[in-house]
Amino acid sequence: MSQRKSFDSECWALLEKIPTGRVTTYSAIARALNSKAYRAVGRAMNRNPAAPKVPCHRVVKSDGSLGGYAFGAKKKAALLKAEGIRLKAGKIEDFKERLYLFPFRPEKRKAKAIK
DNA sequence: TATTTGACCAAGA
DNA sequence: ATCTTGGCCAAAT
Repeated sequence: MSQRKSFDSECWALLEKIPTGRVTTYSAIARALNSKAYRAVGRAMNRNPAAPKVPCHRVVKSDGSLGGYAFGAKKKAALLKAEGIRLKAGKIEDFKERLYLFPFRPEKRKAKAIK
C-alpha cells in the first residue's frame, strides 16, 4: 500500500505547497520525497498533468537559473515575474531567499524533532 | 527485458 | 565566468 501513487504524482502534489512568490528546486522536491531523483522530477514536470493548475513554473534549477518549461522558458520567466520574482541575467535575484524548501521528514521518527 | 531519454546536479579543467 | 564529464533516478520505447 505504500507508494501506490507514482513518483510523478508525488512531485505534482508537492508543487501545490509552494507559496506564491517563492520558488523551489528540482533537487528540493527529490529530497522531500527522500530520493535523489532530481532528473525524474524534471521529467515529471514536463509530463505535467495540468500546467496552469500546478505551479510547475515555480520550480527552478539549483544554480538559480530558471531551467526549462514545457510552454517555453520565456513563458516561465513571465509567470515568475508576475509572482514578484525578479530576474537578473536570466537568473533569480536573491535566489536563496526566494527559495522554498519542503519540510524534511525522515522516515524513522526516532526523534520527535518535527511534528 | 534492455536501452534511451530528460524542464538536473556537482565537481573538475 | 563557461564547458565537459560522470552520476543519478524514474518512465517511455
